[in-house]
Amino acid sequence: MTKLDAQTQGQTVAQALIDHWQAGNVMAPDCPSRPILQHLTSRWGALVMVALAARPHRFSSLRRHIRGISERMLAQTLHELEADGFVLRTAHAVVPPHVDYALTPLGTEAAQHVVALVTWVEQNLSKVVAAQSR
Amino acid sequence: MTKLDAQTQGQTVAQALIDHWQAGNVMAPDCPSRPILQHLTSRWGALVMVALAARPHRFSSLRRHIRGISERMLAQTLHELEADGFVLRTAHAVVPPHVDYALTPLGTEAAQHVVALVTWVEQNLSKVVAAQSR
DNA sequence: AGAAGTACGTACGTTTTTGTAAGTATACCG
DNA sequence: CGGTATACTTACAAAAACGTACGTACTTCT
Repeated sequence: MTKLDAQTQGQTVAQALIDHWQAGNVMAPDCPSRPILQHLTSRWGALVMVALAARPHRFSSLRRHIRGISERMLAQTLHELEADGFVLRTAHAVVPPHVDYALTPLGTEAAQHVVALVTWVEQNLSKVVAAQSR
Repeated sequence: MTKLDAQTQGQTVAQALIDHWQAGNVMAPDCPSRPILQHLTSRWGALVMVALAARPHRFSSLRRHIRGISERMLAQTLHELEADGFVLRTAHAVVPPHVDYALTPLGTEAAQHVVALVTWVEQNLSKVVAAQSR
């Protein structure tokens, strides 16, 4: 079944690709695992996952925690992670606004691996810097 | 000690920051762990680490394996990972050229976490796609 | 009354990333 | 002798990512 066939039949391209491969294969150029991996490992995406792995946060709390991120990038990153089902957004209808962000069960699983990688880098930073040329 | 002080004294900024923090802290905007993490998690960096975690490769072998990567990006990614001490480049002085790329012990450690994350995404792809909104 | 905090969306321009195409030197294959 | 393979590098242009600034609607703090 081609991509076009899938779309014609109202199935998403992503689902058609999964049907074809059974599981993801990041080495394949069109595999839907690639964009998902990028959301998880992007400059800000990884840091948001790490922050939320520690505990739920409000928008402004995340912004203060992840130093250097702009409001625009935080909002965009949160949207992507929410769209992938990693982050749950809970808005309380009050004024001033109050919104909580937390990891979903799926996000918690993914975050464990992100945290492991980030922690490794932090703890082995001196080794890496020592190994760096120049 | 400020950054300027460090440079004046012939010490790298990175080293000064490490001295200051003892270990890395990705949440800090100027922490040298941030660029290193980015090299490991960039669009192509992660895939190169995964490919090399399986076995050493030649340049063209990597290029065929990591489908969709351009020569330019592969070369650049390999340079970054080599500069960080994750990848070892071995050139044989023959013509046509023959160059082997392999992970260093440091790179092998880092790669384990990258592989774990990538594998999780591949294996849970259907769950994520199912959770995705639209 | 004026300032600050809350959670964003949007417009704009800049910076960074990425791809494409071409070039290099040589050897092997048909 | 022409095509293919090897491992790159460089110039150029297109695309994507990113930051800054501003606006919103209302409340609490000063």
